[in-house]
Order: sequence, then C-alpha cells, then structure tokens
Amino acid sequence: MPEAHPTYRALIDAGLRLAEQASLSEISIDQIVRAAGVAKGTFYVHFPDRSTYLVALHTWFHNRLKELVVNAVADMAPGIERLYRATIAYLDGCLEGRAVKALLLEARAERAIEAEVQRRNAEFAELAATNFRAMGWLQPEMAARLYVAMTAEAAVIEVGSGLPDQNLRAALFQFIQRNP
Amino acid sequence: MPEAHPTYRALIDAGLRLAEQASLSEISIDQIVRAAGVAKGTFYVHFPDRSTYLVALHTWFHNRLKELVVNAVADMAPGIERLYRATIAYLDGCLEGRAVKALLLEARAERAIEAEVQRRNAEFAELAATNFRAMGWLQPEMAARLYVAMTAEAAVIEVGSGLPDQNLRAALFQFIQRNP
DNA sequence: TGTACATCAGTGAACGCGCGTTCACTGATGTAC
DNA sequence: TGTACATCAGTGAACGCGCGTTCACTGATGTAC
Repeated sequence: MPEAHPTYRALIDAGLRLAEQASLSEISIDQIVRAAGVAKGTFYVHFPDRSTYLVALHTWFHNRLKELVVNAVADMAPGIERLYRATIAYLDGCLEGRAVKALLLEARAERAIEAEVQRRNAEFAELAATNFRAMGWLQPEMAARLYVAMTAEAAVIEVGSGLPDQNLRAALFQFIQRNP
Repeated sequence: MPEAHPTYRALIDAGLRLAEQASLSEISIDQIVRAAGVAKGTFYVHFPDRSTYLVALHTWFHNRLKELVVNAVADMAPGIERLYRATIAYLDGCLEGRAVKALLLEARAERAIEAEVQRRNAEFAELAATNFRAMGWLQPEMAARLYVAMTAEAAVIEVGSGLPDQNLRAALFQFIQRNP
C-alpha cells in the first residue's frame, strides 16, 4: 500500500498543515513540496497529478473523522441519543485537525474533488438518517443531509476559535429536541 | 454611480452566467470579457482588479436576494410564520438565478471575498435571529446562523434539480416546529 | 564473497501555458470661445 | 457655426509570473549467479 510510504505520508501531512491557512485551490505543489522537505519531482513519484493528491488529502481527513464518529456510537441503538453522541464526536474530531475549513467547506468549490466530497457527505448523511428514522421524522434522509450541513457549519465556527462552544452545541441540539 | 453603466452591467451579468457552471476561482478575466463581448482592457476600465470584481459580483447577487426576502416579510411580526415566509422567499429567489452554488457555497473559499461573504451571511443570520428570539429559543443568534447554513444547503440542493422541492422544505421546517 | 544488473524513490532544471495586469493608442462625445 | 482641446470608454497586443508537469539523471538497495 502506497499510503504507508513515509514520503507519501509527509506529502499528505504537509497538505493538511497548509490547509489550516489556505483553501485547497490556493495550495500549490511548490508549497507542498517545500513544506514536506522534498524535491518537486518527488511529488510525481507518489501522485500522478494534483487532482489525485487533493482527493487523497480529502479522503485521509474524512476517513479519520468517520472512524471517530463510528467508534463513538458503535454500541448504541439508533435514536436521538446516538445522534447527540455522533455530533459531539464529529465536532471534537474537527477541533483536533485545524484544516476543517478548507476540507469541509471550501473543498466543495474544488472541481477536482467535487464528486469525492459529495460521496463523503452522503456517507455522513446516511449515518445520521438512521437516527432521524428511529426518531420518527418525516423525510429522514433530507433532514439528515440538512443536519450534516448545519453540523459542518458548527464545526467551522468552533475551529475559528479553536475551542468547543457549549452554547453553540446547545443551539444545534435545540433543532432536534422535542420534535415528533 | 458606476454600477449603472451598461458595460459594467454586462460584465457582472457575464459573471453571473459563468458562475452557473464554474466556481469563482475558475472564472478567468478572459472568460468574463469573452462572455460580455468586450476587449480585455475594458475590464480594467470598470474594475481595478479581479478581487474587486468578485466582490461586486457577490454583492449584486446578495442584494437582490436580500431585497426579495425583506420585501416578502415586510409587514409581518417576528415569529415562526415570518421565518417560514422568509425561508420560502430565499429558496424561491435562489431558484431564479442559477449561480447559487458558486456564490452561496463556493464563494466562501475565495480569499478575495471571504470577508464580504461573512458580512453578508451575518446579515441574513441577524434577520433570522429576530424570529428565533420571538420564538423563545435559547441562543437565538447561534440558532439563526446554523439555520441560515441549513437553508443555504437546501438552496444548493434545489438549484441542482432546478425545481422547488416540497419534501425538502418540509424537512427544513421540521427543524423549527414544535420547539420551545 | 564478489560482480553485474535491475529496481525505484528522489532530484531539480526546464518546459509550455494561461493567467492577471499594463499601456499606448483610438474614436466618439462634450465644452469653450 | 466652426475650431481646438479635453474627457473618457474602449481596444488588443504585450508583459512577467507562477503554475502543473516532464524528464534525464543519481544513488541506494535488492537480486542473481
């Protein structure tokens, strides 16, 4: 597996670091290789082109986040409690890596990884939909997609300050409380 | 007022048309002037640089949308009914111009207009907050900001198909029904 | 153990390309007298 | 009414720059015999 190669990792790590300050479209290969401490040609030893790299970067971020969420609710039955717990795991996970804004929000503007982002968002929406269904909501799939968008917005706000914001989370949960 | 000049308008209109198919970062000045039917130099007669143009483009879009929303609820008292009506006006307004995805969502990735987008989103959130306050929600400002994000997501979904989606709107409203 | 060859990550100069921006110039319209 | 000058939107060739990508080469490691 090529993803295990140290230089591959170094290039991905460099990208995640750069994405803390810049949007994906602003990150050039020059910047990436400089941050990773390798020559420009080395980039093309590990990635056929820039697009493939951006997809890999996004996948890396998303897989880690999804794993956190899935683990956090592994033993729970679908329902509002599981939705709470999943949301908290998601927000906490986003706070660990600061590249959230670029990868969660701005990634949607990158033609190169548009499809990938859409697929990944659908995964999260599907996870959430189970809970909305158990909670007896009408249109659980659509509610789930909207809820994911709302949670992503909350993550972007929190990453802005770098700290969990309990008032914000309370506001978020208010949208799913006392509903049919 | 320079915005009234026909060529200025033509350049903005060209941008709005191009934004239906591409994200803002992908739209080059070559494309803009070709779409507007003017020479490249003409662009710089009306805009000092690309950033200023993008801000003007976003402002144009936002002003129109805000006007629609404000007019739709002008005679109503704050509360859930006004929030419904404002949301519907917002979604209907987005369906008229197809550049929504670029200007609502992907615009946040553009360093050039980041601040502008933030200010505009805050305006919408402020409008919505009045209603959440009247509805007795805790954290009405934060709830409003999350709600705006959710509504923007709904707009992007609708513009994808080009048609209003009543199930989607029902799902959206479910988040604010039967709440304290 | 020693020699010859294969493999492959890594290097960095060089490439062509498209971009945003500049600028000297044109031509139509307005103003002064 | 006619002449001289000023103003200003519009033009398009030319610019320098940074980008993604290529490629001939290096050097270390592995393999065969």
